[in-house]
Amino acid sequence: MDPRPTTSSAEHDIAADLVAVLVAVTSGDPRVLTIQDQRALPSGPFELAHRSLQSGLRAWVERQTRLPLGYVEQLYTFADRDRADATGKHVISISYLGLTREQPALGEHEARWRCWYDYFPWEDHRAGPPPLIEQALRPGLRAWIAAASDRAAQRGRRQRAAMLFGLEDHAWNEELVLQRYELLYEAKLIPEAHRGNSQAFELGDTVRPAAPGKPMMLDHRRILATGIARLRAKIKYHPVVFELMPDTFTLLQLQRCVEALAGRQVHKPNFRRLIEQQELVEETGETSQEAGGRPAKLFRFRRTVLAERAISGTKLPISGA
Amino acid sequence: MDPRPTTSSAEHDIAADLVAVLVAVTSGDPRVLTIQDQRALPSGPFELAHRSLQSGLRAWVERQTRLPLGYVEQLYTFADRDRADATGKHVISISYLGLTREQPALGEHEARWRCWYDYFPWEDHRAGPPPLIEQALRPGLRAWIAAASDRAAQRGRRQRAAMLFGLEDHAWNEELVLQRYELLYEAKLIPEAHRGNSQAFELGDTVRPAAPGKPMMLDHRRILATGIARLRAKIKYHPVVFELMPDTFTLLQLQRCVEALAGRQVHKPNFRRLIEQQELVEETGETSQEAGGRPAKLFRFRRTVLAERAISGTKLPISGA
DNA sequence: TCAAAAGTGTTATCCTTACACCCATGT
DNA sequence: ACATGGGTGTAAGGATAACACTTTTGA
Repeated sequence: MDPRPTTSSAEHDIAADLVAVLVAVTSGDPRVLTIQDQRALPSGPFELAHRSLQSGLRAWVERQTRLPLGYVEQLYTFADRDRADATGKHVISISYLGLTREQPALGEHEARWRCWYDYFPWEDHRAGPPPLIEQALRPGLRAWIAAASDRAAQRGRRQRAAMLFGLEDHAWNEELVLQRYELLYEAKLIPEAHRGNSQAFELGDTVRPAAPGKPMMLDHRRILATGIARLRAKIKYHPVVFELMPDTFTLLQLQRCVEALAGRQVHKPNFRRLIEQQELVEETGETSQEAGGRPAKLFRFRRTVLAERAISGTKLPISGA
Repeated sequence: MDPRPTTSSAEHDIAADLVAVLVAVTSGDPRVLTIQDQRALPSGPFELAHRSLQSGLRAWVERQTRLPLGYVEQLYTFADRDRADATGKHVISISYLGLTREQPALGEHEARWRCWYDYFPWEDHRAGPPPLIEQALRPGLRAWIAAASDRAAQRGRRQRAAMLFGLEDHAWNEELVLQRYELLYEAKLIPEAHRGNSQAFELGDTVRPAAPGKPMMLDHRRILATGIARLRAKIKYHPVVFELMPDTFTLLQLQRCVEALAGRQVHKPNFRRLIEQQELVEETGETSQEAGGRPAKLFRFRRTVLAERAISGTKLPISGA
């Protein structure tokens, strides 16, 4: 180990960029802010003026987009060799997840909100498993499985694909967004896998038909997958959904928002009980008549729960008293 | 937003360091590898030769320490202004958590394993809440609460302290390691909070008696807190404990390892059922006689579960079929 | 009247937690 | 005998998932 932990020791020039996964849910669709013909996530330089990475990102996004950023969380830091730019400088990308409510005009550059299932069509199971898994993904997966070196490796690949994509009696697990993307990448079913100085490609690996879904620049689709996965996991034990909701909302609107993020249908009666039982919301006294049908009570998020409780998942048989 | 996401855009020199939280559990104590008179975590420069950050860290640790690194996970990236070094260069620290089995000689530099509760004595609740919380922490917390500007702020501080430290009928939550450290830091009960160009200190904020626990250089104690928190959360839904165990072990040894990490006692009969029911282990057929008492069956981790299942926490009322 | 959405009641099942108890070995 | 650790049985309580049903509005 290097015994001088305080010394700055990089011999080469390094640049740091911030990359943002900005999420909103509008009319039942999960959306992400994109630039560059919707092929890139917004990013910017890390500036020394900022007190910290997080506050830097927050200030920068709020200045550029006028979006009130309710919640910000660091996702992951990437520094793969491919990211070296033309000048040979090494680029480190520090990615963040940010939640916001709806999209005002913004209009800067060519920023656009886009449904995230345009990039990951296999992730939307709100109306059951999408047929494109069977039709468009499965043949490519089969080819990848068959291309393994021996029987044992083939079994491993088949099992992994089945577990991740909910095949052969495996239940669908919506949290495994990143693992699914990485499998498709590894199987060369993602156009991004053929770019750059990919060794496997140079060695003459088979080119299989691309999976559906819009590609993005560099590894931005991987970063987006990381953000979706993090958010899908987080909504289960932390009340972050409310950062995406207007001040008042009906329980069905809340449910639709959760469904948009999770990519799955939720059981209405049980969802309502779960929310009310946890005392996450309080009635405003008003009702809404927006959808056809009986008027729905409007609710408001009880912000105090953030102070009252630290929600976390117990799973160990802790010895009481 | 900057519309040029690929451009390297940092105007100033930036250096990147890797910082490692290397954990082992030996004879019932959770240990972390330290250097510099046990006041720093091992760290090293990020080198361009490495294919990725993760593989770079793995190679570097395995070369330097000869430790087999079973599991590696990125923790967090820090870039606070205080981290600028003497030359004005900005340092970004990318921290990693690594799990290993026991400590061979190693002997490089002055690396030493040290129990992590030496740095966070208030985190060890294996024998119930440690008295030092009442004796050493509570007075300082009270002073911090009283120093708030108004009644409402005082109530907020009291509630936060009570929730985090398990006071006033709040149950202890072992996962909130980082939040507790940050509260103590904010309350200036941590020596590290008085170093560097701390504005609050320069403005003449009250200096309160330091909390017990060995300090570390820079923000290494915060990084360690991040690692402990991540590990305590992770053992509940992912079988990472086994990375810290020898090849064969008794269920009590496994339990002691979990208790060391979680800092809490675990209920023995239920723990055994939990482990066996999840089919995480299989009998070797051998028994162990190490502890006094009836010989215990030896078990081995079933590595195949990693492929079979993706363990994750469901908490949404998902609509079936 | 029907469709659409808002809600309520109830039950079967599983998981968590706790308590009580017996087993096998060394001193 | 007894201390120490290994190991089993079982029951209460709560959370989850599923099913069936009533209510209130607009078209």
